[in-house]
Amino acid sequence: MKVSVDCDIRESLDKVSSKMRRDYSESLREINLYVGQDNLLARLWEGDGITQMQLADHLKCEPPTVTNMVKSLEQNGFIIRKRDGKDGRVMRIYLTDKGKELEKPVDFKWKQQQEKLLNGISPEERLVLRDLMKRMESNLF
Amino acid sequence: MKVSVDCDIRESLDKVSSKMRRDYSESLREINLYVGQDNLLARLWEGDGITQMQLADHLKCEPPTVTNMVKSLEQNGFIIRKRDGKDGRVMRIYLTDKGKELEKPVDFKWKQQQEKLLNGISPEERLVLRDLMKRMESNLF
DNA sequence: AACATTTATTTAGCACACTAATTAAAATTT
DNA sequence: AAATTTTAATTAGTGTGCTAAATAAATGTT
Repeated sequence: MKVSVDCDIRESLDKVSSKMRRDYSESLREINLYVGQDNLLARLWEGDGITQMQLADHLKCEPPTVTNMVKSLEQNGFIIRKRDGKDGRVMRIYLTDKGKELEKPVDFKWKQQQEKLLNGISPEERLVLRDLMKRMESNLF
Repeated sequence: MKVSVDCDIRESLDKVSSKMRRDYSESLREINLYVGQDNLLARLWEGDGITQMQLADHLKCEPPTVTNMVKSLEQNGFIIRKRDGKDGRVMRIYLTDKGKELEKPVDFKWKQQQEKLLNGISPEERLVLRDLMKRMESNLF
């Protein structure tokens, strides 16, 4: 099969993204986190007590995904869920001390992962890349 | 949380890749294929009768993934599996007529997906992008 | 020839996302 | 006030990959 430039990019994107995800997943396992949970925690480090709907919105994922992440994080003692006093439908998510302690190690792993991915790519090139990514993103959404 | 340029790129890559995959998956469902199976078939269109190990190598995936894809493709009548006459361990994969007929529609969907992703990005920019992708790829592998 | 190792494939089970359908509470309409 | 609609969360089940362990055939060693 002839591989055009365009095709190359699509496949390359897929390959880079899935490899990155797998590497990062392995790295996060060292601190008992799964991929996706780091982003959820990052939102809580900005301020906790928000609802699952707000988390789904922020993470651009679906409610069942939040349900599962939150369940896992609670079982591991990183967060607790409390039902809202005024609205009996909503659950509010709070960090435990154990959850708060994860901020530094996650930040480190994030930076480590970024540097691995972008190694040898200059700041100017990174800007170009970010621009292209944003344009592809708007093509899809 | 402060979002650095680097972090932006990592997240954007993830987002673009997963959205692309979902869109493409939906498109492939119209011709009774799942994501990944198109690449397996593409290899067979170049020449069939190869083994599952060769497919795993080519697709850069693990043997169990090939087992599952091949099982599904066989159930849908796109391929048949035949045990090798000389080596009783290996299965050789052959296209059926139904499988051969998929080449054109898959090619069409591929091009459609590429054009959607790269819409508004000039040929020069595509070259830059491809170069950057390749460099990120070599950073990871 | 018997035993051990390697190789190809399969099975079992997990991670992480999704959609569709369900439950339960709140808000709106009549 | 009762009935309907909306909203938040959950459950059930699927897709697409993975790893670890099992099976079964071939090859290598003694």
